[in-house]
Amino acid sequence: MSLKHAILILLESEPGSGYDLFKRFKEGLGYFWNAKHQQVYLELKKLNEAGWLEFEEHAQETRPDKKIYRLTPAGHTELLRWLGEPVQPNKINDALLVKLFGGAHTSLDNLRAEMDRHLAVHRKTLDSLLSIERDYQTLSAERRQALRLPYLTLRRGILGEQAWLAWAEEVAAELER
Amino acid sequence: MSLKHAILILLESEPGSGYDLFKRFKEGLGYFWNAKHQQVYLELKKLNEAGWLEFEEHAQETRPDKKIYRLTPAGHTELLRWLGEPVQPNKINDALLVKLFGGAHTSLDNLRAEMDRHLAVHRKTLDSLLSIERDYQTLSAERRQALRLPYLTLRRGILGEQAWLAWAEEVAAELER
DNA sequence: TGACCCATGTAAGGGGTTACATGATTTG
DNA sequence: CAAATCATGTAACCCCTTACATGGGTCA
Repeated sequence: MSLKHAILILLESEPGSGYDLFKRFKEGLGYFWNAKHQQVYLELKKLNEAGWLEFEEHAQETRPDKKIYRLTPAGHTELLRWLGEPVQPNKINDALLVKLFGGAHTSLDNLRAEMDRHLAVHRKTLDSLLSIERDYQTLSAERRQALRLPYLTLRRGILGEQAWLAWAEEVAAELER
Repeated sequence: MSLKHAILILLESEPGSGYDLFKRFKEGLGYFWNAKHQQVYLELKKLNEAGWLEFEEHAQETRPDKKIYRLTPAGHTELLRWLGEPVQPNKINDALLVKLFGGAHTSLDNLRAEMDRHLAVHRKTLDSLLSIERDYQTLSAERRQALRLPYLTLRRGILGEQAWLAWAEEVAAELER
């Protein structure tokens, strides 16, 4: 899909190592794109072989050496090409819904316990997104202007989680009946 | 993930062929689980080899022959086992958000056009979900009771799409500025 | 006449997860 | 003293997509 292009975008705004990127995925884009470190390293290797990235080795004393990756001109061209091309609407594969759909074959207690587990995760996610939003709102007008597009992706996360939680209330009410 | 178990659930409520299942995926579960016909046929083969499904060949005159699959006792046991086990919360990988996140490198017109394309898809999805909901509401009380869990998954689709559309309005407003 | 439905598959390749592998430093 | 962080990878496996392959029947 577009892990490749997510990496190009991150490195375009700031060069970094695989480990850096992995952390940025966990923090910045984590709420709409997930990546394991193994996959990040693999993609970096492939992107380098494709000529879209180059790297410099940085020796470190107390830490393992780092490779700092940055875009090549070809990488920059590729990024622009991808941005100009339509992206496929997301397909949804949600195992929780599969389970609910077939829930007649199990107990209500089991379904309630499952919902509770997911509820805890979604509440925590929403809290963390709201806290990022509060931070954003304290930034200067220029910083907010510079981050306005990433901020829209944050809003997507917030509205999405709120909708999930509203749905969970409907489910809880129905499972009580 | 759980295509396997989605198939077990569908066949548990009614035996059918690969083609039947493929259609049921497009209609019934389509808004939360997608599958291509190739993958359905492949999974059926694997589930049969694992001993969870058995099939009978039905010869047809004007149409190609069908294999009608149904659960074996081992398949039923496996389904119950899976339903009793926690499912992983969904991870989200949304290419549209990647594009928006990196949208500073492209034009506003391009972003608006992209949003419009997605808007059309989401509006159409919501319409079709709402029409399924209206059909549900005209059913008898017993039918509605029997379908109450699948109905909850439909509600998830509706609330999710409405949240998406509300977000799209925020994006449109921001891109106009 | 061309598009869509019925009906089933194989093959190649891409994308992702899990397990394995190493090893020093910092924090609680 | 244990867990987390820093730092980079390989290998096996699973899941999914795309392309290819076949061929009759129905509908506009």
